[in-house]
Amino acid sequence: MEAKEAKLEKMRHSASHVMAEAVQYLFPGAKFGIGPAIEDGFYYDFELPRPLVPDDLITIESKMREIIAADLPFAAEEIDRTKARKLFGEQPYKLELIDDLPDETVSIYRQGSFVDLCRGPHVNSTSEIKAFKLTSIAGAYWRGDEKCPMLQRIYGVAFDTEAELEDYLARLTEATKRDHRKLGKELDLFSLHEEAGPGLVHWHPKGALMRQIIEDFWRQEHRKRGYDIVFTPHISKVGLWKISGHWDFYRDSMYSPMDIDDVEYVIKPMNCIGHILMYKTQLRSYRNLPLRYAELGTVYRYERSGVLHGLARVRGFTQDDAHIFCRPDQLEAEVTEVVQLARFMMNTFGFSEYELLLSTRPEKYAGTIQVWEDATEALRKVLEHLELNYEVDPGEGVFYGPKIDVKLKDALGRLWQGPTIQVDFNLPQRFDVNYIGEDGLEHQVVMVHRTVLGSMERFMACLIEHYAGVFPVWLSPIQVTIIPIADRHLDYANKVAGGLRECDIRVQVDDRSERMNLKIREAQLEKTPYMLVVGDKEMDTSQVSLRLRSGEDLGTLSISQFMDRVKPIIANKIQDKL
RNA sequence: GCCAGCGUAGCUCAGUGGUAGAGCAGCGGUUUCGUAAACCGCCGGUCGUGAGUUCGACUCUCACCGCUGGCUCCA
Repeated sequence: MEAKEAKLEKMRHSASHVMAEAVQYLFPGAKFGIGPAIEDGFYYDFELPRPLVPDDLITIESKMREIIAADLPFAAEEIDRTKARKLFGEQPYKLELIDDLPDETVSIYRQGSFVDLCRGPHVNSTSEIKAFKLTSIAGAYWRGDEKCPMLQRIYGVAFDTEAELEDYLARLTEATKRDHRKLGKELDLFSLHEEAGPGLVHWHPKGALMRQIIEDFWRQEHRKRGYDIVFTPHISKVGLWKISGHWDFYRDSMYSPMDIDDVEYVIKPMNCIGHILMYKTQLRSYRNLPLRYAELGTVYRYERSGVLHGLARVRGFTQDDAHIFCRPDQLEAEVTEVVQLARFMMNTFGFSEYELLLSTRPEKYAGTIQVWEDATEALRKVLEHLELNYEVDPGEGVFYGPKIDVKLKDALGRLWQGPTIQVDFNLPQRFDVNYIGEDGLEHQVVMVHRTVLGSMERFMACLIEHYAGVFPVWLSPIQVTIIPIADRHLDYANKVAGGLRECDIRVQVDDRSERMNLKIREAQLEKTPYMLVVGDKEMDTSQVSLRLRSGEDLGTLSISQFMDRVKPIIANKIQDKL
């Protein structure tokens, strides 16, 4: 398996060189950046005399096919730096790379008319590059640095066989179909408005209903686990954010203050401050800890225009936030509980696979190295005791403490930012958040910020794409649509609906004077789990005819039979389609 | 924010330097029907916004707004 991956990577990397050769041929004077293999394919960055247009991809691709057909060998060579500097004299980016290399000699690879500074390895010959396709053009900063010039990047994908390439392209098509922006419109779940401002979500009745179902479930599970659910204001005086350090560290992401009675107020970008103020309304004993304040708190953050994306990246969103105030000796147990809760939530929502990341101390940090190490160790212990696989993400912690991030894997294997658990040493110190210990002295609490869904908006996006809009019954905004065949069946349909409503089943009657076929089609497009067709036959026998959104026609059954079937599916939050 | 592309009716999309078209949706009728679209008619757009070029701009130019794909960012 690993050997196969290594071979693929070699081939993809070689494909990027072939692409560079094609570009060199088609755009004399092109300057070359870097061209690595990436997941599924490769890219190469160029500085070109003119901007690329989509049609260029076709031209470049056919030139690449020529190079591949020519069966050109890849040849490695070691040369000394001086020689290399001369060889790449016209290539400023390559010169920069050479200057950064530590050794006296550098390796280069040649194929055909193209030579590149490259560590390798490569395939033996261009003919070993199999199924590939150029996919897109993008701008990319040299060295990934905003201050550096922007180069033009061409992305491609490459696989061993045409079948695998087809498969990949089919996955892309499937992803397009599941796009939450498209489904959100089709299923009438939410909208965004240019007039209202970008990144500001309007939840339509059905989307709002789903959100309420999720939130109700969330509240219930949090109460069970000893969380206190609270509310805090959306605005507060800017002074608090100066104390917290956000005004210095985080100001770029906060909206400008507004003036109220000559005092500056800001919209909250986080919920923690309010929770701290509440904590501090009393003198806390070590016996009272841990204290867990949870809030579905709506926050507003400035996100740069280019990063906004449907519900997944917005400017106003509701975090399923909580702050745990505990003693240092409780940290491990608390984090364990949070990880368990997160796993329970993820499983309930049908995510069985996830990746865990432990992020450690970044360059800019608050607190001492000692507390960082203790807390990082506590997080590590939690993951190890729970026997979870995780990776360390060095230096990726937040300035105020280390964190555990959970990335959810959706039905297409794509990763989504899910739960996050962050230890905080900064705020307890800045706000003097203390408790009285057994020794009668004041001690600083340890604070844990955590979300288990992330934000309602992003989680909704994730759910939509994971389920492709075919939500499990317990989450479906409409669970049952009753379809009277003719108008004379309306009364009976309403009666059936009434019975189901009594049992808290979300039901609608399609009472339009339309044909049954149309009603079925529309219920189908809405992905309603159950369609109950009622006509003369059903009315006479007090039955319903059940059709599933899978298209399956289960024939007639009594209403109680239907209830017996549906109730446990809802109550147990069954994942299966039906 | 940066690079590139895009913006035509509620939605999906066609169109061209000579003042806009389809399907669906909506509305009005007719139809009362057995498991994914009945039929007829009507309504609907200052072609994202603003400026410029032109006898004339939806079409060309520029600016702005928004969206899409990337890059950077995501405490």
